[in-house]
Amino acid sequence: MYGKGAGRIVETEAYLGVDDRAAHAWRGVTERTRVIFGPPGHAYIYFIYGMYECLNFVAEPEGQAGCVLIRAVEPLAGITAMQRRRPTAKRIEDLASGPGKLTRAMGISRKQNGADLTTSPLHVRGMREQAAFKVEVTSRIGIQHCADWPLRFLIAGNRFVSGAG
DNA sequence: CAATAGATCATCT
DNA sequence: GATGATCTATTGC
Repeated sequence: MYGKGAGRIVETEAYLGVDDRAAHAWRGVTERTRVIFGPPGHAYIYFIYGMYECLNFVAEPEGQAGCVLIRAVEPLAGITAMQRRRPTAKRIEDLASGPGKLTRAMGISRKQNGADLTTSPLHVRGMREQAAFKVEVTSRIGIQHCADWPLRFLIAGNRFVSGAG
């Protein structure tokens, strides 16, 4: 525990339900995908490649599958804590500019799987000020199926998105 | 610079 | 037993 951290979400990807072969929920309810089919506003956190964890927000009503993968965060507070959790990141831009990076930087793990994002220490908040930015849409990254579906959303020109810099 | 290999294990077949 | 919603270090131009 190195302390709290906060940031602005600058890159996401949508994963649908049974029609989306790239989505974990594609095969239906299993022990792992249970929370994706649960109520919205909760965290779905899974372990991948034996090493990394990725954070999703459940986005569909209970009984339906659908979630949003958080792919990159622009660090805003607790930056020294994030740097202690990610000593390999040489630049601020490398701290949380990827799905596996941001969970490490923020200290997020499977222990928070299923957490209520409105009440738990892991929570989301709306923007207080309306910033001027454009949302860019591209195909998703790092998947084999439905790879050309335009479901990746990022803040155009932001240098904290994955693959920038 | 770009390309690639290695790390490492929960989940599903 | 194979695979994967990844990251990093290393190799090769």
